[in-house]
Amino acid sequence: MNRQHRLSSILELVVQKGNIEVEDAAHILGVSAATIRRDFDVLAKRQLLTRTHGGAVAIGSSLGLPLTYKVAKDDKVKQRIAKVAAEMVSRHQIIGINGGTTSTEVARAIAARSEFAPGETQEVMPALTVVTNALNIAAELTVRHQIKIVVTGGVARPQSYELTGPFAEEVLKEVNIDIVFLGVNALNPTMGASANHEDEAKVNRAMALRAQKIIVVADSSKFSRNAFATICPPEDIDILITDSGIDEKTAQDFRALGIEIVIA
Amino acid sequence: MNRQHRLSSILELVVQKGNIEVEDAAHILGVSAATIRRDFDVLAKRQLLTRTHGGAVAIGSSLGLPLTYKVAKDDKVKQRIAKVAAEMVSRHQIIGINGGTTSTEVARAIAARSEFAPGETQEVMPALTVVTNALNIAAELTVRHQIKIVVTGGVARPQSYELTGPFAEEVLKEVNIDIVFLGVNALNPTMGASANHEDEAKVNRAMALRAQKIIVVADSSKFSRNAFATICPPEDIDILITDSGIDEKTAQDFRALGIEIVIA
DNA sequence: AGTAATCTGACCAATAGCAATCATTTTGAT
DNA sequence: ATCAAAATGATTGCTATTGGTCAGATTACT
Repeated sequence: MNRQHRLSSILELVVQKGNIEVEDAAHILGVSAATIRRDFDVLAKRQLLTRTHGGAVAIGSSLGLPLTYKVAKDDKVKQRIAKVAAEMVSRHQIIGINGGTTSTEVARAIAARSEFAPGETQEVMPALTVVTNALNIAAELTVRHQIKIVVTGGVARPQSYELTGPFAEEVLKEVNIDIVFLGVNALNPTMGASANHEDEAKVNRAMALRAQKIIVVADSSKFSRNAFATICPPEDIDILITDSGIDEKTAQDFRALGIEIVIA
Repeated sequence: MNRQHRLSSILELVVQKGNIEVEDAAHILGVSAATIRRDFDVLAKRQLLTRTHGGAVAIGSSLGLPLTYKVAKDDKVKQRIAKVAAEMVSRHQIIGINGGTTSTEVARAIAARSEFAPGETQEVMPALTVVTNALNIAAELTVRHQIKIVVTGGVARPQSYELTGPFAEEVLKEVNIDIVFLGVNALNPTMGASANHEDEAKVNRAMALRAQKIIVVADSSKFSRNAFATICPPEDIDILITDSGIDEKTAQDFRALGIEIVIA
């Protein structure tokens, strides 16, 4: 019984019974109360349940609400980048997010922002609109009622969970996006942003073209890579959020192209 | 037992059980834990699974819907209906599936059909094309490489995971479907098939209109219910798959409308 | 409001899992 | 048969996870 088992089991218990106490969960799962509290905190941070004194309750009262929990190893660097990205979003904006691990972290960080959490009074307008071509992001954000999720259509790619093809592009032609967060496979000052697959690159480009502002989220390993298909030239990028691993020369080159660099 | 074989075995285990621990895998496959970790890394790099601390999880379950899974899993009736539905599908057809618990079971049953499993040689054509407006179905089937998944765009509804709205309808106008499996909230001989929400009804209708053959999957509890918005009139339906709970009078009424009734 | 009981978060120690490295074995090509 | 490359298993420091404890905060009860 490892951690991801436990987290899933906790969610299952909470969904089934509506609420659960720390002691009960500890007993059922055969771990200490301290561990259960830590687990609750993790799930609460992702807004998959709500902490109470002595336990936790399911989020949203409606039963049968589908919940998802992504179990994966934490990537601190990507999470820091994602957090900074999420802070650039303000209420009522329309946000575009493409597929990929970094983008997924951005989506999560945005969902976790407390300002966007549902308040006491149910609002009529969604606090945020998210347009995405990534199935996993859509599935994960759909349970957050405060966010309106618009999914591009398209053909699903098993490797990345991205929707691609003409259907996706047609839908994207009809939306206007304030900020797009682009996760990329590679990024450098001469070639710009690129992806491993031409279909993905094409859809990502279509999304980027609809956005007022393009923010690329990329850890520094992406600068020394090369990917097959170009998403957009470097001068189209407004902001690059990365980690401190970027070397000074690369940073200078990006700045010379008018890109603002933010170190997370 | 060479490496390739081992990698496939690991994948099979992971897909089967949803997750696996390093120690267990090492024991089952008769190699050291170090080797298993290396294998996990290779598979993770290819995005065929996701690493966790102490093990690995299927990439599908990493965006996992194990909870909704369980809820529907207990429902033997729906599973029997779904199995019968899946047997009506043949190779290379284009299948439409809408959202809902019964439809989800149909999707699962189709994916489980061994004839559609990937053969020794990689085929160029997908064995099957599935068009769906349900996020959970799309996410679940995307890991099956032998099935091409086409997702309609649209706005995600948290209650049902269905995509609705004009984007969905536009995409549906451009596809041609051989068989559509419709899960419904209510069904009776006078009103036809109906859904709880008008947006869902509209998209479901759009999908049904694109199909050569309309098959409704509904357990017998649906006949005594009434739902708000009409999907399609009863005469449009070709086949109804249900359980033995249907009473003779209702069955007669459906048959009088030219609907073939299959008891699962 | 006051008090007792409980819960919490933080800290530390112990354990388990990890990446990196190296030596040995296996595989594959000439 | 010989050599090179790849795969495997073991070892080693290192990190992540877990359990226990305790002072302070929170809640329930009077």
